[in-house]
Amino acid sequence: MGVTKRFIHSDYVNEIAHVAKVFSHPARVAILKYISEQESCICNDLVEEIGLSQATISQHLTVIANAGLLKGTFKGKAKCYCINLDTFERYRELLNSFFVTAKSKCC
Amino acid sequence: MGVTKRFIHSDYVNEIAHVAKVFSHPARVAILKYISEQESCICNDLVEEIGLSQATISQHLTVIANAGLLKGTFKGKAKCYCINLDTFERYRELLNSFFVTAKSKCC
DNA sequence: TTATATTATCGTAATATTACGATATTACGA
DNA sequence: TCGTAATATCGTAATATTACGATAATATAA
Repeated sequence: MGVTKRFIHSDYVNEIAHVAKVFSHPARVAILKYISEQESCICNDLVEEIGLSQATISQHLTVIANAGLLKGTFKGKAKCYCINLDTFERYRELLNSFFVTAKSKCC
Repeated sequence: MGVTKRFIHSDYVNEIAHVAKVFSHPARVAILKYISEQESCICNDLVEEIGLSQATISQHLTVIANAGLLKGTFKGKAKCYCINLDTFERYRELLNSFFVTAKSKCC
C-alpha cells in the first residue's frame, strides 16, 4: 500500500498532477517567484532569501529543474538560474485549460 | 525534521502551494474531471469509474471538499457532488495569475 | 422498525516527502 | 597546484501521504 496508482489514470490526468506537484510545496513556489523577479538570472542567493538550508534548497531546485522549469548556466562555481519560459508557459496553459474545460462542462 | 516550514513563506506563496496540492494527485484530478463531465451532480459512482477502493475515494473527496471545491447534497444515502464553480474559478485565477506575473517579471 | 445501500472513519502498512548535517564535487582565482 | 566558494549528493530522522480492509454511521425503502 501507499504507492500512488498512476497506471489507472490517463496520461493527461497524470501530467496535470505531475505539474501541480512541482507547485505544491511553498518552498518551490517561493523559489520560482524569486527567480522570476530578478532582472537577470540569479546566481544562487536563494538560501539566504528563502531561509532553508543549502541542501534543502538544492533538493527543491532539482525537482524544479527535473520538471524542465529551469535554464541558465549550469556549469561553474556559481550557477545561474532562469525560468524556462517555454515550459513555464506550457504548464500554465495545461493547468488553465484543465480548469476552463472542467468548468465549461460542469453542470 | 520532515515538517514543511510554512511559516517562513508569505501567505500568498502558501496559498498557491495549498491549492496546487489538491491537484497534485492523479486520483483527485480524475475525480474533478469526472464530476465536471456529468450532466448533473453525480451520485457517487466514482469508485467503479476511477478504480480505487471506496475508502480511498472518500479520502480524496474529503481533501477536495476541504479545499472548498465541492458542493451539492451532502445528506442522505447517496450524496450528490458538483464542483463549486466559484472556488474553482478563484483557484484558476490564482494559479494563472501566478504564472502570468512570474512570466512577465522574468528576465 | 429493520434491512439495505451508501458514505465516512478508523487503523495500519507501505511509501514518499521534507529537512538538514556532513561530505563530495566542481571550477575559479591566487 | 592549492585553497576557496558554490553546489550536489549522501545518509537519515521526522513527518505526511496513499491505499485499503474493517467497521461505523446515515438515511431511505420495505
